[in-house]
Amino acid sequence: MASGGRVGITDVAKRAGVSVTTVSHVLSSRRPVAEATRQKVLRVIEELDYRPNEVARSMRVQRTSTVGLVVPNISHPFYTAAARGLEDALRPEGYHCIVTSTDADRDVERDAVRQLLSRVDGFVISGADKRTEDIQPILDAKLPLVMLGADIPGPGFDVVTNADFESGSLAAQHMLERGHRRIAFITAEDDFAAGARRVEGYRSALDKAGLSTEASLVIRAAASLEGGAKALANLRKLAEPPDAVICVSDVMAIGAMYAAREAGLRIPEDVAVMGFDDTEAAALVAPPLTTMATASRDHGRKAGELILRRIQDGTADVEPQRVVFPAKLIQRESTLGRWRGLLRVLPGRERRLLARLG
Amino acid sequence: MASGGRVGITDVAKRAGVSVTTVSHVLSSRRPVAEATRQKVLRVIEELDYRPNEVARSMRVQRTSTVGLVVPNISHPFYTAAARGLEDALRPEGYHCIVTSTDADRDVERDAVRQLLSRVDGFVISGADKRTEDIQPILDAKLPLVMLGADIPGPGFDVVTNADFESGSLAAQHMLERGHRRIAFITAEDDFAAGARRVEGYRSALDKAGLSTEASLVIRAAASLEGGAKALANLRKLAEPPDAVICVSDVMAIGAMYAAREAGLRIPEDVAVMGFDDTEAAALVAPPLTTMATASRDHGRKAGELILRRIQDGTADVEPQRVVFPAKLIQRESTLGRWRGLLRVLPGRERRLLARLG
DNA sequence: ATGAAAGCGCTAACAG
DNA sequence: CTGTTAGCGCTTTCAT
Repeated sequence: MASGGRVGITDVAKRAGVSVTTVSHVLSSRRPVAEATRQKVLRVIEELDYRPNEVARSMRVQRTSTVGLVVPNISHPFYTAAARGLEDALRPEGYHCIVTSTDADRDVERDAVRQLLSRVDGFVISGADKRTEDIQPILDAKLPLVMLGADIPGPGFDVVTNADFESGSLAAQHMLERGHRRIAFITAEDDFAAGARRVEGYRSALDKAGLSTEASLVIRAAASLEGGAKALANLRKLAEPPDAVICVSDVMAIGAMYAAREAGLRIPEDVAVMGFDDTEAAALVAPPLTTMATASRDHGRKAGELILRRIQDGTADVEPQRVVFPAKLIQRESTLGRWRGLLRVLPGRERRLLARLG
Repeated sequence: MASGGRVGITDVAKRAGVSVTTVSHVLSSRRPVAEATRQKVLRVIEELDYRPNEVARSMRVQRTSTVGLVVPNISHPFYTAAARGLEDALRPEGYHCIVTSTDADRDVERDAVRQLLSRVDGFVISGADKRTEDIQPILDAKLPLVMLGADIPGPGFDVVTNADFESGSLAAQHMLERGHRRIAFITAEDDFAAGARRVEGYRSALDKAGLSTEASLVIRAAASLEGGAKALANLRKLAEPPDAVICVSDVMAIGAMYAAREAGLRIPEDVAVMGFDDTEAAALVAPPLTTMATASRDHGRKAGELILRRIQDGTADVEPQRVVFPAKLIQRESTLGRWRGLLRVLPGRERRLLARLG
C-alpha cells in the first residue's frame, strides 16, 4: 500500500498479480484485456476500495477536468444562476467548476486567474466591463475562455450575452403600447456595459415612436433599493413627471416602487414601473413587477457548452462564437392599467386585480 | 521549454544557470538563497513568464489547496451566501472551492463525493438530513469534513448550524408579546432537520406561555410560494382561524401573505406573518416581512475556518466542534400593530406606517 | 493479451 | 549556499 495509507494503482496490480498497465487499461478500456484478468482486477479494486488519484491523472494527461468561474460576486442572483447553468453543462462531461468571487476588484481578479491558470482547462469569466489586459494571461496560456455579458468580441474567446439593446427597446415599447408618453429610465451609477446598451435600446424605441428623449428623463443612481427610491423621488420633482419608469435592474425598480407608494402614487395607474433581470423578488413584490428577463441559468449553461467545445477542439483553431440571448418580457401587474384589452387574455389573478381597480 | 509549449521549472533553471532545487527554493523561501542568485532566478522567471504547475505541485505535496462544497442547489439563497462565506475564509489561505449541486439527489451526491475525493483536501457538505452512509467515504478516506445545518454530531467532523429550536421559540415569543394567542406554524412537507427543530421551539414557547398547541395549528405544505398560500387558505377554514402565522421559510411566508391579501385580510392587523432566513425578498415585499435571520454567509465562513483547521492539524486528532449560530429576530412590518409601545422606538418608516394605521 | 519503463513538473531528502 | 536524485500515482509508448 502506498505510504500515505491510500491505495494506489500499484497496490491493485500487485494483489491482482498483473502489471499496473493492465489495471490502467481495465479502468480506461483503451485496449482489450482478457475477460478473466479484467474480472480479477475489478474484484481487487472492489476489495481494496481503490479509486484512481485524479491529481496524478491530471498531471499525466495534462487535463484537469475543471473550469474556473470568475465572477464579481457569486451571491448575486445572476451569477448564482449562471453558476448553476455552468454546472449543468459540465457535469455530464465529468467536469467540475472552481468558483471565485472578485468583488469587482481587478487585483483580486488577476490573482485568481493567475492561481487558477494551471489548475483548470478553461475559464468562464464575467465582470462588468472587461478589458483585454485582464484576460491576456489566459489567452497567452492558450487556455479556452468564455466571457459572460461582455461587450468586446473575440478573437480567442467566445461571448455569451444578452440582447440588451433589444431588451431596452422592448421595455420602452411595452410602455408605449400602454399609452405612456413620458417614460423615464433609471440606470446605475457604476455603469456596466449591459446597462448602457439597455439605455440605448430605450432611446432608440422612443426615437422611432417620434418622441424626443428628454435628457432629464434618464437619470443615474446607486444600484440599490435606496438608489431606485431616490431616483424616483427626483423624477417626481420634474415640472412634468413621468407616468412610466423603466429601471435597469429589478432591485432598483423595487426601490422606485417604494418611493412611489410613499408619495401616494398608485402603481401602475399613476406610474407604471418595470425592471430588468426577473429576479425572484420581482414576482413577490406588490404589485408584482413587470420585467425584462435574463435567462441567467441558460447563459451559464451555454458558456459551459462553449468552453467544453473549446477544450475538446483545442482552443486555437476554434472560430469565436458570440451567443446572444433574446430579450423576453415578463408581464406582471406593475405595468397594467392602460390597455384594457388585456382583461381578455390575462390569467385569473391579474384579471381580478384589474377588475378591482375598476 | 517543456514539450507542450508551457514553461517548466527546468526551463527556468537552465536559463538561470542554476538547479531546479534553487528555483524551487527561490519560490518557496524554504531555504536561503544567495541574493544574487535569487535576483537572477526571479528575472528569468519574469522573462519566461513562468508560473509553477499547481497540479504537479499538488501531486508532490499531496495537497490540492481545494475544498469541495456539496450542496443541494447552489442557486438557493442560503447556499449561495454560504458559498460566498466559505470563499471568504479560504481565499486568504490560498484555498479554492469546487462547487457541486446535487439537487438533493443521493446518487448525484455520492458520485460527486467519489469524484472529488482525490481532488480536494476536505469537504463542506450540506444536505437536508444527512445519514452516516452518505459521508462514510469521506471519513474512510480520512478527509476533513464539515457539515452545514446537520443534526447529527461527529465524531470525525465538525458541524455548523443554526439555533433552530431557539429560533422557533423566539419567533413564537415575538408573536406572544404582540398579544397573539392563536399562533399557527406552517412548515415544509419535505421536512428537513432544521425545520423540525423550529417547530419544536415554537411548541416549547407556547407551552411555557401556558397555551396548548393545537395540532390543527401546525400544518405542512410544499416549500414554495404556492405552498404557503395554500396553507394559509387552509388555516382560514378552521372554526377559529389564527391571528398570527409563522412560516418555516420566507418564501412560504410571502406566499401566505398573498393568500391573506386575497382573502381581504390586513397584515399585520388581521393576521401577523413571520418567516425564516431573512432572504433578500423579505425586505422587499409589502409589508416588509419580519423574519428570523440565518447568517448564511457566516455559516459558510465558519465552515471554512473549521475545515482549514482540520486540514492543517490533520483530521484525526481534532476534537469535533459544533458551532451553533444564535437566533436573531429581524423586526419588520408584518408583525406590528399590537404593541403600541413600539411607536417610541421604531425608525421613521415603521412609525409612519403605524401612525397611518391609527 | 500483457509488461517494463519513461516521464508529466514539482519538492525534499541527502550530499556536498 | 547549491546540486543530484528519488519519487508523488498515473498513462502510454514500445516491446514481447
